[in-house]
Amino acid sequence: MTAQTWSAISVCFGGSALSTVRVVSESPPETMPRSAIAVDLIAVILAISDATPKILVVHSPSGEADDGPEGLPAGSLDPDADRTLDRGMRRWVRERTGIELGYLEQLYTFGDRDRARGGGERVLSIVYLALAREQPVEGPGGPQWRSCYEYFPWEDWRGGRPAVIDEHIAPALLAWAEEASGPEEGAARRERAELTFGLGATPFDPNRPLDRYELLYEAALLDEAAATEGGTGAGPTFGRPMHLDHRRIAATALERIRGKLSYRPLIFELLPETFTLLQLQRAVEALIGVRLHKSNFRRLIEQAQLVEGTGLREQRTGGRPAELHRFRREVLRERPAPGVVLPGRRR
Amino acid sequence: MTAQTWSAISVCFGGSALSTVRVVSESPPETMPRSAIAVDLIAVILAISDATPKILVVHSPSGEADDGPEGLPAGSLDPDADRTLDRGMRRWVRERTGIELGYLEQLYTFGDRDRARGGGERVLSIVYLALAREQPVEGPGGPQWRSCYEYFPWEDWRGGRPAVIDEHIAPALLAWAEEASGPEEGAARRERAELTFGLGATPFDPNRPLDRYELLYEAALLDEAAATEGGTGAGPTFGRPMHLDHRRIAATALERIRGKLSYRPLIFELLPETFTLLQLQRAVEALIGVRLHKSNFRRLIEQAQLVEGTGLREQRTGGRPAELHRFRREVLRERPAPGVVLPGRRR
DNA sequence: CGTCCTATACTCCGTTTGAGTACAACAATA
DNA sequence: TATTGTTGTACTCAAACGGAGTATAGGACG
Repeated sequence: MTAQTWSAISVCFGGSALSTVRVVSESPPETMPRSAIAVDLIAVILAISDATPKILVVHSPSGEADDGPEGLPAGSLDPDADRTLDRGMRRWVRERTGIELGYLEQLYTFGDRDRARGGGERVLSIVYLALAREQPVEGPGGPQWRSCYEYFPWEDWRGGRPAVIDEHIAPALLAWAEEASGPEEGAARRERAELTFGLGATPFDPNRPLDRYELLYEAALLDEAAATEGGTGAGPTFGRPMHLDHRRIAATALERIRGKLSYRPLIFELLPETFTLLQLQRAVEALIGVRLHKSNFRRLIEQAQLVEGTGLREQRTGGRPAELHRFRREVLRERPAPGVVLPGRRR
Repeated sequence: MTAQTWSAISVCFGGSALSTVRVVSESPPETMPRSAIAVDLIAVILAISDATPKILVVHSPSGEADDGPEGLPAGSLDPDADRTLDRGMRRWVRERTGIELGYLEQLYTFGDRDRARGGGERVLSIVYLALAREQPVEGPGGPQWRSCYEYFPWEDWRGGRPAVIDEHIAPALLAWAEEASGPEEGAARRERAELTFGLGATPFDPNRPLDRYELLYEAALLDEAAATEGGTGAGPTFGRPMHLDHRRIAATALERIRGKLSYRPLIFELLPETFTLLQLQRAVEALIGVRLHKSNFRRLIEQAQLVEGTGLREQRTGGRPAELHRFRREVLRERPAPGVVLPGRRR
């Protein structure tokens, strides 16, 4: 136990109970802790290619969990290295995957006690949402791009209502409602299922992937939950699983990006420098998981003056060549909330 | 150095560099650290009374900073006590101030290196936004309710455009633009000032209090920044200061609540069980800092079926008695995004 | 040349929304 | 008791917005 560096943290302003936190930078411990806090960084990195939203995942680096599901890139926070968390994130992602991030925003800090399996310590994960243009990646753990909708097949409505909802999810949720302890709770469960998945007459709200994830989790219809959450582990599960609670984190990210798209020009962070209007539309559709009306979409883009034409045209296969456009950065200085809406749910 | 409890944190999944974090729960350290991470919780608690948005602040508990500005309630995170961060927050606020929180959501995690003055360690503050009905408070540090607009006088447009903007802030920002290193940067500064504060023809966007705070900070027009940020410390400063970066945190909270009001029925968390429509309107106006058109506001509320009448009427002084209404919780099950809009900025 | 495909332009109409006016009901006060 | 002030309630109206559809233009390809 040599060369440890540590310090007392006079616990900020207003704290009633003082406690101290110390950080050391070397070897393993002797005893399991009663209380400990670990901090790490997690990145949800999104890109678009082939009109599909992709998410960057890595394989578990440790041999023991090699056959476990992949997860999001995560790493430790170096308190000395970077002035801001943002910078630390960018640097770390660059070193870890070779990706130079474009847009970056903090998503959430996860800190539930049981989110890290087995560990006695409390793990705080500061999660960032990043947007990048798809590019080759390399680094430890074999990072790769994977379609978001492999993890959330029920979120992709571009081809109409996904069959998995009515054929599998809805029945499974109804079965879950039947298992409720009383008729009242059963009704509540049924109603919740109808609302979050848009069953019956209820409309489906693309902006709430997290609610849907959590409902499936509670109903033990996800691999991550099947063993723990009441389920026998024998029933059906949906979508591709991720390490620990990483899929929940990804659902949070999808919710955030879908919501923010309508009032921030984030979509251009995912597109190449120049693009056709149809490419733009396909990219938006990919993220929100819904088809849009072409004319109306173009009208919207034009009225908002989000893009400007470059005289150039795309030489396409099959069809009239489309003009290449680029993002008009000036809108950021003109309009307070320039975004790309999704078909507004009217009252 | 006895009875310390600690542990290695195998730094989560995917981490390339391992480091260990240990927590002990007793006395001060011997040496200053090279690296350390402290975690604390901060609460931004909002309420409404007298048609004014109030924020809960506490005086510095330590004698040395007794004449320093007040700040937000903050405390340490007990990794063992609560299963989720939310629960920990609720419990801690209850013990600290006697307030039973209603709505609670995570706001942001602040972790810039220089946000805690002087300290060598890195302080991570997990900040929550909470809504409560105004109630007496007591506890260590003398918690009290204070109007948000004492801290952000430029954000209250209910009585028309605040005089402080045109009379003081705008000139000070222009002076700041003059000080720029070159004519180009000067123009950029001027443009930014016009956009964030709605000078000239630019409209003022109530949804961006954080931008305004940060602009003032950079221009050294806030007490918190006057000494550090280039300023001589002699120029004018605006609004009431807070401890450390707590005012920035409050600005973040104001931005969040203003934005969210339009698509979540948060306003009812701040009102009593029953209320008149005018009270409801005044509460919304208080938060967004803008007067609303009465007829249109009522039409909106009715169409959205956000409230229902209780046959009762309020016995008021001066004026026709208004019917008391209550929030219709059912809307949560009917409509995806029930909120109370602010006068939408049209294209 | 005809066919297929995509880009682009324009129409149509019901709904929403910002703004305004008129009037009803009650309290306080002259 | 009448006046005045204050608040609640009910309409109206026009402009903008948004969803849906049709028509035409400009290429590639057989």
